[in-house]
Amino acid sequence: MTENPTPENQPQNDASERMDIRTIARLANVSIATVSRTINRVPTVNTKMAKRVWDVIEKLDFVPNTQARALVSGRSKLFGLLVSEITNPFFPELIQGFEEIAVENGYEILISSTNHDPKRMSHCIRRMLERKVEGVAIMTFGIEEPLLDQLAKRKVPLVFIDVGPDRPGISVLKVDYHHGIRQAVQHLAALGHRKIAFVSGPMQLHSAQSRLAAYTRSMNECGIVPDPSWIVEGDHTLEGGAAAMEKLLAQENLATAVLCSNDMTAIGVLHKLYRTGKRVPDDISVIGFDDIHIAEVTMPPLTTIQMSRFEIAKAAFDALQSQVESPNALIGKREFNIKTELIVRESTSYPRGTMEHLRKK
Amino acid sequence: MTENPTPENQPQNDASERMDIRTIARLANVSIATVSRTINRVPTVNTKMAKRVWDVIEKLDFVPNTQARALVSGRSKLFGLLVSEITNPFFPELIQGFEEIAVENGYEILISSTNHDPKRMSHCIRRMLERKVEGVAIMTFGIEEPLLDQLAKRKVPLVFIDVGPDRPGISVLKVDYHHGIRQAVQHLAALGHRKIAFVSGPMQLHSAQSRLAAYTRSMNECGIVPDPSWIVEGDHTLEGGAAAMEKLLAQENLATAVLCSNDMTAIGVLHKLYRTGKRVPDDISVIGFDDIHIAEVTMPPLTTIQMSRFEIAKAAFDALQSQVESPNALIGKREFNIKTELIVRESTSYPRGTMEHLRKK
DNA sequence: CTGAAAGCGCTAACAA
DNA sequence: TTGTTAGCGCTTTCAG
Repeated sequence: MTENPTPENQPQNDASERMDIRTIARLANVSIATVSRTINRVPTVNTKMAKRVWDVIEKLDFVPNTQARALVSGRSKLFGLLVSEITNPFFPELIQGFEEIAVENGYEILISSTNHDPKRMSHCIRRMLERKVEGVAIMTFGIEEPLLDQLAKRKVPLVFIDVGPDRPGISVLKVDYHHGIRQAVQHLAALGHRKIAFVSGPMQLHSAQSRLAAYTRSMNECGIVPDPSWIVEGDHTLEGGAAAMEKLLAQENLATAVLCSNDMTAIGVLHKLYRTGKRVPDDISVIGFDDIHIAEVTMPPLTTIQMSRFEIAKAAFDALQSQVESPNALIGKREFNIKTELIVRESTSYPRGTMEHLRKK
Repeated sequence: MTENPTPENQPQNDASERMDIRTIARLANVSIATVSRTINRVPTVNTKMAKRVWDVIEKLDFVPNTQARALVSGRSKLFGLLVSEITNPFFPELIQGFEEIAVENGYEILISSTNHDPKRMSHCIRRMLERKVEGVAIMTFGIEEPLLDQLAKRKVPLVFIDVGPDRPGISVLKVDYHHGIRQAVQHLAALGHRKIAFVSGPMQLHSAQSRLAAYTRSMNECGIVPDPSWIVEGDHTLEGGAAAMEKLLAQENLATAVLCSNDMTAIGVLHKLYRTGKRVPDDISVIGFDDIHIAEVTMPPLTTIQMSRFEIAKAAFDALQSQVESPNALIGKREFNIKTELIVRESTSYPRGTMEHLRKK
């Protein structure tokens, strides 16, 4: 005999019943307003009633509907987070920090990876607007002005990394590229390098320009005028790094060290060098930028300039939060400075043919 | 004279006015229902009216409020995506694929990284429930049963990778670990290896057990009984891989090849080997699992077992979508099989002391 | 301190 | 085909 389980013999909790604040109110013998207050921990609620409410909520395993809450309160408790390349390990590390802080503060985040595609970026922003994000962190190191307007026009608080317009409601995290890059150049110069190449990021990115400028300035500070052939444009990817190194290798005036705009580039450079049979750091030194986790285990471990993801995530969140919570724009006008710092590992050494006596066998 | 810009001399678009469907309706001289229909592209709307509506929408740059839509329609158009470690490059690659497909299909995604912490996981699920996700993809390669119940009880469609209960509304992406792992073992065996070690993932993960089982089985197929000392537990991280290799190195019966449960582990293994002065693949061969992007540029480039992130993302999304769109549970009962495939690069070769004549200098 | 009632912005019957 | 109306689940005045 086929025994069809009928709706009747279901477990006690009748899940079929629609569950909302009203159900809770009825079962706890209070008004829906009281339930709402209880859930929102309004302090004036009578302890006894609150307990009654909580009991019912727990028993029914009730979960309030954020959408309804957001709709009536006007607070979505959502932040957008725009990154350029989620597959570049720098960003997941940043996302992790941002998410953690956001969640701690009762926010959810909508993540989008633009992959440098303006069309995608535009769609992302649109979707964020539809979801009524309360702010967005634009961690793309560069942005198309028109897209920004979409957000700014609606007075959505924004935080940029590195570059962004100076308007009320818009915060900018200023990265001190020069500090770390100068340390890197000086480290190299102290080792005896003069011919220091630079693999930049995509030059349409403001950050790429800033990093390049910091390099040039740092070189000058050491009394070196960089040969233009030492500067080659990469794109922040493994492949870009490898291609850049290939170009560098074809150069007449071969550099003895190469400073890279990010770690992925540096890893690409390392790989190309490996492919060409050059040894790092014996034949050539290389320095990265970011200090992503795997930089510790490249071969050799990468000397790099650290830029703290956590610090960035924290600053970005704080900027957004203060804009949102304080209607007063001035309070939000804090300065956010991100430091960079050289981490010396093993991809840098004396230039070939010098200091042989000092070199570790 | 200080000229304070008064509200009056603002641009034509009076942004101060609250903008909703009603505003559009008024300006387009139609009812709000028509506006709603127009936006939702209901085909019965008169073309003329539709145009009028669109014109106003465009002129005012109106963006509908998803929350309100979701509230009334009962469709949040949100999927949750739970990963275990966003900083493991495998996951960003998966997220990217999932996001892309989701967006194409009008869904947004809520991403959470659990970091293997059950408490975090519980919170994530709770938050997803509050946001009324229509489904969640649990890409953690293992899950605490109780948490799952929270979701299942509410009949939220779920898709698991690799392991999950066989219940209606729950799809499982079956990964064929054995195929790729057998290829790897056979590749090694063909090269002359007999002592093949295995660095597993965290053994509480089902996937770790499956991979280990596939290894054992594949070894047996080659007529090899694995020495228990060849099997050591890792944790899918760089550090875990390094630690595992260290243990392996201390073993009496030293393996000549090591198969790793994922690429991060393999990179850790590579690094430890490098630190101990062993050469890969001359002294020891290593194989990874996942084929993350950087596996191409390790030194040497990593032989690894590919598991397509895109394929997984696609299958996961499809599973969820079909559960959601078709009330009929049976239609959703498709089988999802994920293949794995060996990619031979340069981290594998003959065991030391054999085939010297064949070895590339 | 608690409850009743008025919406938040939108969709979906149902009428017209 | 278009408009009217009743809510979706919740917060928030405003009385009591």
